[in-house]
Amino acid sequence: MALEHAILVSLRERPAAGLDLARRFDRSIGFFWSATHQQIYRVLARMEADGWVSSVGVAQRGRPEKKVYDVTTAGRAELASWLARPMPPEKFRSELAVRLRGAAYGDRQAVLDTVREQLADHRTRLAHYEQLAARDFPDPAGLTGRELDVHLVLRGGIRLERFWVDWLTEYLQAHGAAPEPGHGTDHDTDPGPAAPDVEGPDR
Amino acid sequence: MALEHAILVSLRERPAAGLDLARRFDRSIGFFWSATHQQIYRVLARMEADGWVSSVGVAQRGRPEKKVYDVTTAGRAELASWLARPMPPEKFRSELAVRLRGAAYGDRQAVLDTVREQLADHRTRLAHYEQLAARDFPDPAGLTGRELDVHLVLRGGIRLERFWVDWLTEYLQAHGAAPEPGHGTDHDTDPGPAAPDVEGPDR
DNA sequence: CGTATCATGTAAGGGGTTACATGATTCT
DNA sequence: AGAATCATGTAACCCCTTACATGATACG
Repeated sequence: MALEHAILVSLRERPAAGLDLARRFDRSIGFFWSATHQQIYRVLARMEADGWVSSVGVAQRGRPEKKVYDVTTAGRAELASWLARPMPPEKFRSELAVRLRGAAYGDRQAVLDTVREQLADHRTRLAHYEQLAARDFPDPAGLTGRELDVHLVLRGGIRLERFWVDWLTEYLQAHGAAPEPGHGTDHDTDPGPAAPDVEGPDR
Repeated sequence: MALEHAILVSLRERPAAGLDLARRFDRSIGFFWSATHQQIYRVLARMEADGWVSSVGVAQRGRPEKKVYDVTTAGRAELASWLARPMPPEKFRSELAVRLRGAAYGDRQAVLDTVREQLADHRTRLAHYEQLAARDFPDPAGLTGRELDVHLVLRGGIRLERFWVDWLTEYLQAHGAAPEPGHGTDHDTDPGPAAPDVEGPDR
């Protein structure tokens, strides 16, 4: 139910085409929401049918034309109405937590390896987010309005990654395991998922 | 994909009928996974068809017979296999974060009210979880095996609630808003969602 | 005797993921 | 010429939520 509204927020920040939005959902907004381009196209079509957004074809040199969407008056009203609507408590789900709980019913070492992988991933993201915060918001004290909102959501991303790092570290310690993989376990150290970015151009 | 395995974990801890499982998913396991009874019944039927679980009807005095499920050998193998399978990084979603990001496009006071409500909810849960930890695990240092796993997942629940409390408190402060609702805003102070519990009987 | 609880389900619909399709342009 | 990227989409499938259905027993 919230993808439409996430798109409305993103389009109010700046009009965009479907793929632009998909890229944004791998960046700033992507801390707390994700969406693939297929899903975005479908929802965008429905939103246009409902009159929440309108599109114009924009020619590009050397690339196919793209349909740039913008929020209509009706779309703005819908967004404002949604923002004022009360919200039920959120349910969080974590497959990793289920694995931690059930580790005794399988190979515990394998579970510990998974934890180490996830921990490394969260550490990478935490470092990246903190770097972004230092770069884009060197002086957070004076922020207001939209900028303040963007910064505070980034703060949430940092806090969430810290939660993971702290918890998984505690888990490994309690089980007497090192946070780094032992000898010769040849993990391929890929750089992890595409580093999310805050703001900046769509491409 | 993980509900089946969450059920397997729960059934390995203790055999149970569909409704028993639904109650457990509002308690211990429910920190990081949730499921309604309708969903559980359907998945349970599929799992029995796949030979992962088997059921026996158990008569009860004064109540309808219930089908108690237990994990088969094939189910145990599947659970062990799943626990050893590598896991992609998890995606977290938060509708509240989208609202925070978009607050400038609606009534900011309404968004702040929503934040205060959610904050109160998370504070309640945090207090409850901490109470459970103190009651059920007064001396965590000596725990091992299954007990240790249960305690560590509870620790994760506590850490997650702390994340929310800290973040939302920071949000309100940055916007110069008090963490408690202002004068006369008559929120009905309901006790919040059914307090999750750790371990204990199914009913 | 009406209401609530226990217990098991069915049906409909929305949301999301994965795989595939298409046509054009730039890069090697 | 072949591969990669840009841009938009379709189709199938699975997961999940919400509402409804049924029959029995306990409670006031």
